[in-house]
Amino acid sequence: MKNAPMQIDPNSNVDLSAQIAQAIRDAIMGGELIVDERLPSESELADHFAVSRPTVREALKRLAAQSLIRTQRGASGGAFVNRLSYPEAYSQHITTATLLLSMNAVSFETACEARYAMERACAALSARRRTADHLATMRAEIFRQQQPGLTDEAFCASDVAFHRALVDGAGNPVLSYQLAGAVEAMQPLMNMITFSARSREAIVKLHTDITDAIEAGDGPAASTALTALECETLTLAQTVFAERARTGKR
Amino acid sequence: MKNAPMQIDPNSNVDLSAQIAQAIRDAIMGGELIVDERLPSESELADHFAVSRPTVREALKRLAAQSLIRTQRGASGGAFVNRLSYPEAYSQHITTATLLLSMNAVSFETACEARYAMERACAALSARRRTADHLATMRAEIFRQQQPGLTDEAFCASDVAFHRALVDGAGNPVLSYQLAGAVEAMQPLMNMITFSARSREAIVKLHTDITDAIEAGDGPAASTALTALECETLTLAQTVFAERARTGKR
DNA sequence: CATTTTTCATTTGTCTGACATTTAAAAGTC
DNA sequence: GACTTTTAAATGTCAGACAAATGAAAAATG
Repeated sequence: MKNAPMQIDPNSNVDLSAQIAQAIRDAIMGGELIVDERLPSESELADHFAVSRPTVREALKRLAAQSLIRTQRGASGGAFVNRLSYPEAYSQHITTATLLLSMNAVSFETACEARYAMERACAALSARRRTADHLATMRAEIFRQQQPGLTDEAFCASDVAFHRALVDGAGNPVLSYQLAGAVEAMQPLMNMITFSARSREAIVKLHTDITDAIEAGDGPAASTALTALECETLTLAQTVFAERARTGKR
Repeated sequence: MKNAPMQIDPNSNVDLSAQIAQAIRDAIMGGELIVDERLPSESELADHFAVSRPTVREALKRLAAQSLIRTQRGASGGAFVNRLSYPEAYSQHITTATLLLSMNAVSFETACEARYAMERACAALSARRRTADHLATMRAEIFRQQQPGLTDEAFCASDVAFHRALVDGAGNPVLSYQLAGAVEAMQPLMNMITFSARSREAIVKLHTDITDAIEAGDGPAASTALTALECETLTLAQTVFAERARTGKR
């Protein structure tokens, strides 16, 4: 906090709490405030920015919503710069990705293409690095997907678990994080799909192809199978959309 | 808002404002509140949740920080469900990605690997879809990178512009969005690198290879060149880290 | 003296009530 | 009818207060 004036402009037409939040956000991202460092108390911040405590609190809540700070009550409590954890980052990412999709700013086709493009990238790494555990999970999910009487939801959940194992096999948490957002965002739409016996068969076949390729360390083959799966997914989804369009919205 | 009770638990040890924010967030993401729909006024929300207006306001600021709502003053003003725009989503993503990197939750190597894996995925699409504009931008940036007397910062900025054109060539905004986060997050570290004449030459050579491959519609060749560029970047960055480690932190 | 209990100051969480500012619509005026 | 003024509603901001949690110092206790 030494070299951080953190000034705001009271005459701006922007909310004071937004300005204060931005000033503190800049200080955190610029390195002036380091992880676990305690911010001044709300009263002190109010004095510093020449605003009231509720205004400071609104600013702090904005930062808390972004997981930039955490607060603690009591003596020696206060607001502390938060070390962003993976679960927190996941949550943020999924919220954003889901909204981008659901608000139609992104078409299903575009999201699907992006997802499978990234998954193919993971597959190449996964073919080299996957452990026996990842392979075992993938095989187990394929087995589950073949059970007769499986509900569509359970099939879908197993599908997600399969892809998760595939992606995690790459051993890169950043890629897992990116994919988690893409997969989660598509989940509501995927859950609307009715998986016929024939389409399940096709999917299981492709999952097997992918797993075989990963096991053999053959990245290109895994990519090819993923592309086929992308086509299958897109076709199924478009059927659902057509149905929705005919029977009216929702 | 019809079928949305949106109740909270006053006896929970969680902040009331956090609970209220979550309740409204769920309503938005669950589709009970649609885009551009107006939320009840702060006073009405306060009555509904049986809390005071400042508490409601803190909740609304949390949602505003995530771009879930926007507020408008005056008569017929209020809080409205916000249609998440790309710039807003970008901003959120970049903030999260930058913090994950800067707080050392992610190593540079991991971030670099993820970035280039995704870029290779883009390259395959870009080879099929890039317009003449994208190619022209890439060539122009390569030309700029060859100018003698170019500062490291300018070289770095041109590098970013080159990669941006490459990624945008894929014509998939979701991929562009994902990559923007990865590239922006690495930017602070990239800016610390000193690009020697020899390393610039190597990079320009690889950029040319990539562009040639994209122009020829040869995705695999572009991928190969990108892998070589990844190695180059990693080597350069590691040199910087070693320097930093020897001369002490920062 | 060591240990436990109590007190106390600090800080966030919440409430009440008020006023300022912005904004669109209603009312009034020419 | 077109323009101006008024008004009501909503967010933005402030001031002060109390509640609740919490750690540390002070006091009591063995």
